[in-house]
Amino acid sequence: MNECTAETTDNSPGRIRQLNEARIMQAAEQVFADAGFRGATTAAIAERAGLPKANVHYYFRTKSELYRAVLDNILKLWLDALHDITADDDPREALTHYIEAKVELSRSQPEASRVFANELIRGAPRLKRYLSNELRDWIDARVPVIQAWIAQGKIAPIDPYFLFFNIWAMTQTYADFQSQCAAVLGRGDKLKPEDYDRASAEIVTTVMRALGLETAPTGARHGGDD
Amino acid sequence: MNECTAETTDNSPGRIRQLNEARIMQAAEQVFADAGFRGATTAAIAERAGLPKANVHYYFRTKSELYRAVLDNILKLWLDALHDITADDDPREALTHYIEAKVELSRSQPEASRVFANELIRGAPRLKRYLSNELRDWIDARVPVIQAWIAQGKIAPIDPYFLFFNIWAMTQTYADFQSQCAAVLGRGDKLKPEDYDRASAEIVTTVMRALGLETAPTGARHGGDD
DNA sequence: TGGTAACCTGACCAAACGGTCAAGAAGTTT
DNA sequence: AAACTTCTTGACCGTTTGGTCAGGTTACCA
Repeated sequence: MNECTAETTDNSPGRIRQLNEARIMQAAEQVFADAGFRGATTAAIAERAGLPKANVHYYFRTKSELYRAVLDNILKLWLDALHDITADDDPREALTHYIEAKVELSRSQPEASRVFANELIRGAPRLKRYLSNELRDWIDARVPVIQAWIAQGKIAPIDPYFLFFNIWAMTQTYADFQSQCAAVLGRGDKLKPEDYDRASAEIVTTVMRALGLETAPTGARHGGDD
Repeated sequence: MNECTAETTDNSPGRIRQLNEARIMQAAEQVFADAGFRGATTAAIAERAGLPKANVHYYFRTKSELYRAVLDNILKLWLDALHDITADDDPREALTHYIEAKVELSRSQPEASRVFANELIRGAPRLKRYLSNELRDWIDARVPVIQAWIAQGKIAPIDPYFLFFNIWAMTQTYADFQSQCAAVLGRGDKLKPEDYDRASAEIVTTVMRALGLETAPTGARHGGDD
């Protein structure tokens, strides 16, 4: 398939290592998502990667080390995928963009989101530092942007922290709790790609209205066909 | 402390059983919340309950059986705590009440929420039936209520299913991902009781605005004190 | 007061766990 | 093709796991 992402695809010294580490981490991500850290077994990860267990331990000495690598990979992935939000941006455009990108991550990388969710549920023992430093810095830098928008009358007054909490909650629920949404919608196990489009649109509408940026959705204001 | 909840507190035949089962289930809820099903150990549950491991197995033959009991208890708790939503209700009142009750559950029973979240993340292997039957029936009965409100022009048009998904997401994030919110707000490990009040108010505002039921929060419409 | 049912628990077990290791296979460099 | 590094893996080890059980203690009822 598309094994060739970039940089040093063919030979080169660390070729085999690079390939196998990626294979193991991909398998580990799925197993950690399904079972959590303590519930995941190295044997299950090895089997999913199609390798003997001892080989997994050759590349990652301990389960903790592998888990850390998976977590770091997820944080890197998210950082790369999400554009920033600055005071110069148009609120409607910037937040719509942000929400759509987050839902797209829920669709394309649900396992990553579930590993992260698993960690948060347990009190984030291995992410405390990240949450209290990088993430907090990120949001502390974004809060003045929201406040500036409010002061300029561009959006309705709202608590910036809770705005982000709620956006995160809504965008990630379709990855973390996919099973619940799918069951209620009668989809079976997984949501359809279209469901994510609908989720994205509904979250954008909800947030835009909450900020007083009504988009006048389908024409008529209230009431519709029954 | 307040061990005496109700019904048959003093003697009666199944007195000891009732007491110990409750004690074990309470301990189990915490351990399952912290570690997930596979990660939780019967030894840890026993220790938390202050009983020998063998005693736990006297009341609950297997870990699965205990887990099921905890899950059933949670569903019962939620059913009891949440009032219904009917077409006769005023949308603003009914949904405000619903949101506030859900956030109150996140504050008072965070472990229950986290056990449930853990189960959903793993694909809900033991809750599929509940999700596809009871929960789906509940929401399928509520969707016409929302649609009626829309048709009557009482609220702005919105997808009823995704409205509930988003409300669930926002109200539960403060229990399930408490560690994230607390870290970002600089609260340490846990949110303060006031944080939940704020969360509740912000979610209500967000949903009300999304439904065109602006509550005119603090007086001024836009812009505020700098 | 005696009998019966419910409750308690230390000691134990097979299976599964994370992790190690030595010995060999494959790849690379000179 | 020799010398060396990297990779591979079956077999193994100490520990932890969910669960059992026999034999005891306590509570209840006649």
